[in-house]
Amino acid sequence: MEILQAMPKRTDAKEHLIAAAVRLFRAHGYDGVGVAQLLEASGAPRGSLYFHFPGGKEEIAIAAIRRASARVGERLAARRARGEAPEVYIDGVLNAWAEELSASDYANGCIVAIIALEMGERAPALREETRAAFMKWETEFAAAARAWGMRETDAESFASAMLGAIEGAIALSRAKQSAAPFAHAATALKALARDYLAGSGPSG
Amino acid sequence: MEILQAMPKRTDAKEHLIAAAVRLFRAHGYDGVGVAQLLEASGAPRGSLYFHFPGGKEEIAIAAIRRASARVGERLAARRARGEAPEVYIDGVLNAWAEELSASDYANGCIVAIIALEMGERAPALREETRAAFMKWETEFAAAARAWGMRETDAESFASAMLGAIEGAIALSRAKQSAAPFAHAATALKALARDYLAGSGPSG
DNA sequence: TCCGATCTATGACGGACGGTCTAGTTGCTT
DNA sequence: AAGCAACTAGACCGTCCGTCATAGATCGGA
Repeated sequence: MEILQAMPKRTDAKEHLIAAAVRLFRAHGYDGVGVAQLLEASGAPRGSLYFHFPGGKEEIAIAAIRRASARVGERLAARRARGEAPEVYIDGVLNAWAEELSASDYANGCIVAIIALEMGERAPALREETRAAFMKWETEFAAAARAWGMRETDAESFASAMLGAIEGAIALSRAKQSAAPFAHAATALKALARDYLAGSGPSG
Repeated sequence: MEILQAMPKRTDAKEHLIAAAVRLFRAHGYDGVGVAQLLEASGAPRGSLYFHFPGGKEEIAIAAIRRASARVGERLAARRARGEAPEVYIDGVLNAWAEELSASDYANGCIVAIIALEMGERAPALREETRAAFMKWETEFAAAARAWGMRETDAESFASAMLGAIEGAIALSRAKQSAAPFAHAATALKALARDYLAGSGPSG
């Protein structure tokens, strides 16, 4: 029997900390956010950080990536369950991101992408986490593509292109303070899906 | 008469500083690189930084973005002058980036994208610089597309999709330590170009 | 040829903040 | 009421970026 999970939880500081980390990291990047900001934003006391996350800032970032990965993954799974046509699905996913960006005045980016770009060999654990998050989302896209009747290898290629187009559109959108890049990305992805589904694939 | 430009240049510290800034920022981001690292990498003394760049770190970052923007822009212009077919051009550009990433063990990213993602309202001057750099490259892509016979609006949409696909592929490539995302992005872009050039456009 | 004047270059310094840790307090359980 | 897990406060030292007084280099004028 697991009695550990019955341990009384006296505060929800850990939850608040993760939520603040997701929010701040995806707006300013890993190095752009100090633990002091994390603590202030979450309302958690200073000492709690290393109790809940003995690994310090890096462990918080890992938790934040996992949280974001799971949440976005759930939304994608829910959308896929609707069985939408390619055009509807692609527009839906891209529009959701466009809305996310414009609603936050182009402050909210993707925590996975920015940490992937910041972290080279500096923090292998973080990079591994970004890899896992990207793969999770790609798996979702590939599953949607297979449901449309796309061949396995084509579906994987499409999934990579779709994820890349989204992440790139986020970067462009932030720089230009405009949601237009998402529309252009959607157009490209719909053309790719049409090509792959037309028959022999885009190169034939 | 401009006599200022005739002032003797006793050291090339400024050049070294910009070169080091481009190299380090694109690997670790703006906040991931300290002034001390810039100085050590360039061999310049501390005081020289604030002589050449009174605006400090932010001004160096602006200079670094401009440098990168110009260098990449020149390469793109040179490639465009070759008058390559869409497939060749797209593969060429994407392969160049793939090579850049893999040759550096996936350390070298795009200084424009990472700074665009890191900087929200924190540094408007930097964000404006990223916007300008992205627009310059988009203009290049659009010019190439027009040369293939693409209509004006289609060319602009294609250019945005191409830049976004590249920047996204860089993020994925770093996370996965693989150049595969560039190949998938290239496939998508070739499909888009084919669609746009086929006649009435991808939505007709 | 010498001499200020002006431009260029430098590294030691400081206030602030970075992430981390240890020593201590709280409150549940028995 | 004792023991232990859950939690917290404050201070730690290193690094952060930017400033400063001063040293070196170059030039125009006498």
